[in-house]
Amino acid sequence: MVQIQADARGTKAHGKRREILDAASFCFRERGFHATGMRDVAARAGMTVGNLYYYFRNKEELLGFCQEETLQRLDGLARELGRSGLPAAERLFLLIEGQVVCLNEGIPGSLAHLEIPESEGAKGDRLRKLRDRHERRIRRLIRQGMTEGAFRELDPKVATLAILGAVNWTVRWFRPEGGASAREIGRAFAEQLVRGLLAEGEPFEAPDDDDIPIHGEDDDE
Amino acid sequence: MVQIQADARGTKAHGKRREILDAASFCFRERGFHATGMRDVAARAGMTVGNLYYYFRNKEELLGFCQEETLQRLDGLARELGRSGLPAAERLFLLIEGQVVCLNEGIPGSLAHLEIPESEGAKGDRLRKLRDRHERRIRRLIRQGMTEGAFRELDPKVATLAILGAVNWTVRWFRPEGGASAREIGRAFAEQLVRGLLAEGEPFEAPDDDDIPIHGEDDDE
DNA sequence: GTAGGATTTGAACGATGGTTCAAATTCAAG
DNA sequence: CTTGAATTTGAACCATCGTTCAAATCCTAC
Repeated sequence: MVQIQADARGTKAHGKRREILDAASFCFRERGFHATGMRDVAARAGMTVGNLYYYFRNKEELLGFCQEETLQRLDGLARELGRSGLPAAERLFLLIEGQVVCLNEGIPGSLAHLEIPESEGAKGDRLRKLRDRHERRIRRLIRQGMTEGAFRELDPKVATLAILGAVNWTVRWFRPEGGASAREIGRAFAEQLVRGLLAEGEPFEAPDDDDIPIHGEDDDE
Repeated sequence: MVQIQADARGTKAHGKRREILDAASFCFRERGFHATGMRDVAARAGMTVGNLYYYFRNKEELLGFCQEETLQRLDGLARELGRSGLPAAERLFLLIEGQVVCLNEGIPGSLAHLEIPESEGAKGDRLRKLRDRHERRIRRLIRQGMTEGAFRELDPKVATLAILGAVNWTVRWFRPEGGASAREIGRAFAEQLVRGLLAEGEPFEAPDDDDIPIHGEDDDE
C-alpha cells in the first residue's frame, strides 16, 4: 500500500492530515482511544477508512501525532511563562489557566493525549519526555514558590498531581456551549489550586493574562 | 444458558461474585473498560470466560455492579460525615480525604467506575443519581462554607469539579507501593483543595480523621 | 450409590475493528 | 489529450472480543 510521507510538506496533504488529526482528537475526546474506531475517525474527517491509511500508518501513529501536538502546545506555553519574570505563584497560576485553555479550546484535547503507555518505543520515549518535562516544570515552580516564601511547606510532587488531575479532567466535562469559557474555568481552577498552596497570611492576587498570550485563540468569546 | 440469580445469597456463589468484581475492578483500573476483555477478567478471577457468564449477564452488568459498589461507598462516607456536626470546611476536608482513600485502598476504584454513559436505562439512571447526589453534596458543603464565612465567594460548581477532577484522577497514578499512603495523599489533596477555597485571613486547621471511620481499612501502615 | 442441581469447560458463533490492497478515479503537468 | 503520480474506494482479510451453549464435571442430599 502506498502511504504518504510522515513529513509531507504538500499543502494539500498537510491540510488533509490536519483534518484527520482534528477528527481524531475529537473522537478520542468523546469516546476515548479504545472505544474510537478508525472508521469513526474517517467518517468524521469525511473520508473512507482505507483512505485514512494513506495518511497515517495506523491508529497508534495517529494517536502519537495527537499527543505530540498537545504536549508541544503545553511546552510552548510553559516556555513563554518561563520568560515572564513573574513570581512563581503567578506563573503557576497562568500555567494552570493556560493548560485548561489549551485542552479545551480550539483543537480538543483528550485524556488519551495525556496518557502514554509504557511500551511504546522511541516515539513513546519522546512523548514521555515531553510529558514528564511538563510535570517537572510545575514541580519546579512550586518549589520556587516555597523558596520565595509564597508557598507553605509541602510535597511539590503531590501538589503537582492534584493540579494535573483537576486540570486534565476538565476534558471530560468541559463543553464550549457551557456557561463559562475555558479561560474563566481556567482562572477559577488556578485560583483554587494556587491559593491552596499559599503560606499562612500570604497575600495573593490573580495575575492578568493580557500580556501573556495564552494559546487557545482570541478572547473575544 | 443458565445464569445465577443477581441476588444470589449462597455463600459460595456470593464469594465467587465478589472475586469476579474484584478482578474486574482491578482490570478496569489498569486498562480501562474498553481495553479490558472479559477473558482478562476471567483469567484474573481464575476461571474461564464461559464460567464468568454464569455469574454476570454481560460486561455491562459487571461494570454496573462495580460502579454501584464504588458509589455506595462514597455515599456511606458522605452520610457519616453529614452526621458529624463539624464545620463545612472540615467536613469537606474529610470527604476529600475519604474519597481518595475509597478509590485507592482495598478494592480498587477506576475511572470507569465513575463515568456513566448517557444511554443506559433504569440501572444507569440509578447510578447517575447516586453519582450526581455525591456531587451535589460537595457543592452543598461549599455553599455552607461560604455561608459560615469560611470560604470566599466563588462558584461551587466549578470548585466541585476541580475537587472531583483531582481526586478521581488519583486512580491513574496512585500505587500502594508508592511512597505515600492513600490517606496521606488524601490529606495533602484535601489541604490544598480546601485551603484554596478559604476566605482571606480565614484560619484553617486540618481536622483529625480518627473519630470519622474512613472506609478503607485500618491505618496501621 | 444415585439423582439432580450447581458449576465449569471449551469450542464455536457473529460482530467488530484494525488493516490491507488492487482497481478506480482524480489531478496536474506537458 | 496523454501520462503518470496522487488520492480514493470498497471489498476483503484476519484477529479479537462479547457472548452462547451442550456436554462434562463437581457437589450435595438422600
